[in-house]
Amino acid sequence: MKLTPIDVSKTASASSIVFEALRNAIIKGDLAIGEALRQDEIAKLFNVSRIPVREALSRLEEQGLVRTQRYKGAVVSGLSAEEATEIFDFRLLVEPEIIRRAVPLMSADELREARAFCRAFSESDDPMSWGDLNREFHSKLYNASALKFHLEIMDNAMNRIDRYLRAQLVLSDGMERANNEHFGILEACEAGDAERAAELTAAHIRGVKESFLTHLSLLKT
Amino acid sequence: MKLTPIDVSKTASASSIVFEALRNAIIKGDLAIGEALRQDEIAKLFNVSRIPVREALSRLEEQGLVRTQRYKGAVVSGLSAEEATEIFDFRLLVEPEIIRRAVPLMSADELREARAFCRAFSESDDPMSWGDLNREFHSKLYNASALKFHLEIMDNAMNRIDRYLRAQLVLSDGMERANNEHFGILEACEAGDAERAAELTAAHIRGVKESFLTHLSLLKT
DNA sequence: GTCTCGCAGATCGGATACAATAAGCAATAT
DNA sequence: ATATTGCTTATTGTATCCGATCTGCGAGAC
Repeated sequence: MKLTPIDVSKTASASSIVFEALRNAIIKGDLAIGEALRQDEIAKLFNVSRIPVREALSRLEEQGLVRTQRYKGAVVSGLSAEEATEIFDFRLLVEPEIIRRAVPLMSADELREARAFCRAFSESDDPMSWGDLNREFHSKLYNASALKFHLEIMDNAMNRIDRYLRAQLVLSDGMERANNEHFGILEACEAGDAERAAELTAAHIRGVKESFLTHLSLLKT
Repeated sequence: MKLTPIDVSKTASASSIVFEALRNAIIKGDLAIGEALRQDEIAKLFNVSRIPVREALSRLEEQGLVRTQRYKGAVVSGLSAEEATEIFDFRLLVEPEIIRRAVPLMSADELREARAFCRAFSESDDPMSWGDLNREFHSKLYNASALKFHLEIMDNAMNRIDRYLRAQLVLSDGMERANNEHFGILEACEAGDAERAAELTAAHIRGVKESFLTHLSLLKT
């Protein structure tokens, strides 16, 4: 038999589709913070009933991306300066450790792909894609760690600050700095120097955090 | 007017009630790993329709406490040895930092309450309550850090291994060891020695992790 | 005997329908 | 004019219902 099988059980349900669409829209900032998410409206947009919409919203709430009040509905939840700072501190704690454990496990292929993302990031002049490329680069390196739990947690954490990171890349000289730092981290990984990679990652995050804090007033989205 | 007001908007919806009941049952191990969660059955138990049950299940899935397969339903999700180990590593990374930052912020009241939990834990001879007291003691100390995000993440992580911790406390000499270590941590906190508290916490978690790994074969629940 | 197919019951995902609550507005009283 | 009350509408929470999918079993083909 010559058929490329597709695991139908993994095809998306209506609620997953709505969930992912909403999540992306929130992460990318297409939906403003505080914006109300009307069940009816979303249901009509996706041609579904409100049931899958509700499931999507409750999942989003579990991830901290929306806040729900009974009988009042859901709004896109933003972060206070303190909360955002805390997330940066969390990254500072976890990401260096992830990369420390990832470096010894990186294959030549993975390094090549990471370099590709790094280069794409440095060469891209489309601010819309900077955020994605940035994240894909880091993910590529972290994935080698095979620390599923850590990665999942970090992904959620990143989702919450993603929109700020995008803004920050555009607003400041962040793009250039990020670039240099990325290449530094990548080289440390290629050299197999886990400790240096971890330190550079920490420095990188510290830099982003500071930049975020100084531009905070401008990011009032 | 002399009425003690109750914020009705904070009263639980049906789906929250189901969610919390299921979560507790899963955490405590009342529901065995792999056990199927039939929507109909749960709905009848709680005298609600399947809709709030489904919302509860999707939230539980978001937290990693159940796994759902389309058209097949949800089952209580357990952890492989690797996954559990990873969570212990995660604790090892995060909890020492939390307590390090909590120590300088601990009030006399909080310390007193923590000591009360610690004592209650040491004096309790009801194995059912050990898990709760253990967790409340640690929470009490961590809460002083006021690191909302970290605490939420840790709570989720703890939920996933809670049942194993309970079993581990009962099976091994874990109870006695935990006790000594708890008092050590508490004293370091009372002395305001954040670094020592962090180190002792790390040692504590390392001990629990080892004990968990050695008893792994016995914990096949 | 074994394998395949098709049917029946169980279970799920989703749509529609209805009840509960919130929020804005008009009418009335003071 | 202002405050309070009752109504109207918008929106959410839940129940009921229907079609889709899975699972197990039995009948028939080989």
